Amino acid sequence: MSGTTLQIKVGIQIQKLREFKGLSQQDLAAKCNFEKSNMSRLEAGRVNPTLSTLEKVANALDVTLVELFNFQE
Amino acid sequence: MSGTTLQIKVGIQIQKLREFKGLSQQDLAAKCNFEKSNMSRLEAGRVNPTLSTLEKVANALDVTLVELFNFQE
DNA sequence: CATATAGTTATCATAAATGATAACCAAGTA
DNA sequence: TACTTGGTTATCATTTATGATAACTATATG
Repeated sequence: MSGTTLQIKVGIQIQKLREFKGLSQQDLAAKCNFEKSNMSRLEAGRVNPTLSTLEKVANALDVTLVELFNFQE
Repeated sequence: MSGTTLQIKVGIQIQKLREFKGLSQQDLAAKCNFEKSNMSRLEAGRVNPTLSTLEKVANALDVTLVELFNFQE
């Protein structure tokens, strides 16, 4: 994937929530049971994530799925 | 994919919104530019949809992405 | 200096979504 | 009866996400 607008927005939102919680990509990735490189890819909006990936991240961040989409239009 | 709880909930939510708009699976699939068989698969929760698929469906239903997740917990 | 931490990027194998086609079932209808 | 509409299921090829590893940059810190 080349990085659509939505992917990038969601990635930035994940990054914001992660930093707000004081977590490193490494920390968050570990909570999701995947590697930090994949978290970097996700936050950069370089992939088109599946529902299950978004769910894992929301759970790890202790937020609802919907909060991953609460960005300014 | 075997059909997780979340996938199934999202599928049911899509079905509800679709029926509320008076559309057939065929109609909605056409608006998304894919086949009715794939819409059936999606509504049944038999796949783990990507963000872009969810975005296409939300656009076709004329709702926000968030509304696809507004189901009862 | 060396070392550790945080993040990025490239690459790969494997699993799975997507997109499409066709066959099928049920219910309605002429 | 035949025909249409709405939906399901199986199957396939192709694309891509996922999961992992390694190399790399930059910053901080002993």
